[in-house]
Amino acid sequence: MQIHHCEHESHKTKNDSKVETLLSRMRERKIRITGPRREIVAVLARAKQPLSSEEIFGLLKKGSTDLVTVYRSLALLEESGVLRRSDFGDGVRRFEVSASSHHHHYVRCRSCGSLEAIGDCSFEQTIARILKKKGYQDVRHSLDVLAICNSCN
Amino acid sequence: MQIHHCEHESHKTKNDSKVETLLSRMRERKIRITGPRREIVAVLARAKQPLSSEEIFGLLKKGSTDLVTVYRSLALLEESGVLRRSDFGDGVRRFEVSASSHHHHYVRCRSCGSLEAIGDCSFEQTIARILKKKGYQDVRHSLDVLAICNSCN
DNA sequence: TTGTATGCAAATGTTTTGCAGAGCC
DNA sequence: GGCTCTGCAAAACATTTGCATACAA
Repeated sequence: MQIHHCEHESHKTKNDSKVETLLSRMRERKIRITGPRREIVAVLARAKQPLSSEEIFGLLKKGSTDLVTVYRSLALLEESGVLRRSDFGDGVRRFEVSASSHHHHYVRCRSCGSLEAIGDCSFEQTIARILKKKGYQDVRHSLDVLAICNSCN
Repeated sequence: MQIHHCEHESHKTKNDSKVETLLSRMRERKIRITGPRREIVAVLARAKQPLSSEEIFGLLKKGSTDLVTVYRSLALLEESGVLRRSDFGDGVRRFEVSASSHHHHYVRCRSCGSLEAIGDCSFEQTIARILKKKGYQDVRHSLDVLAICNSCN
């Protein structure tokens, strides 16, 4: 029981510091810190996978924020590089905190929709390097994988 | 997007044979060959880059086919692997003929929307291999890159 | 205080669905 | 002939925009 409580506590702390990191990244980029934005990044800091606007909205305190504000906040945070977007071709945009050094991608099951992370991405070392040499600026990418997972097969 | 019309016989022949390949691939997969589908694959056989439903519709003979039919045909052909889909996060799905052995991806300019092909894809040799080992079936992917191109910079 | 962010309502744009008639195999 | 495909209309869906008010810096 006590251990359980401790673990819980440490997770909470870890999330708090993740949120703090995000907020200071926002300050750096001159993005105003507002109530809704604070809540949104808190939800994303806790998330284990990319979330859609609707999903994020559903995880916010009822009545605290509008769905439109979620859309606007996500767009802003993505533009400024605080978040990154995944797109699995189902017409829904999902967002996650963008890790600065490395990041991973996901396989999405076409049948049940489950997500599983794929190992680190080699994109930066390969394609992005070539494109930058060609004169492209601000190169970003999304690699999205669809398949049929073990249990749906 | 600029479309060059070429009078050379060899190009016409080349396109015709590309269409034939596509049609026989459809027959193999028991997909019925209808007027609209024939026209749609002909447009895609000629295309130099992925096209959206709307763009394909615009290239069809006026009045010959409905936009809804274009959507349905593309969905069917993508599901069966005859076409592949690109998604640049702008809310529009684009399709191109899926090459069996190798294929390439595109950089899209966030500012002017221009597309440029990236070299061959190493996905099959790397990530897909790992996923298949893990038990995933029918692994497909899309890698979409956004950047600011030389002339827009 | 000043410019930016928010909430609400309504619009937009793409893609999907229902259904009766037409067309492929 | 049977079953699928098509066209038209209308719906569904995610996302965006306009504008008056509320709020962060």
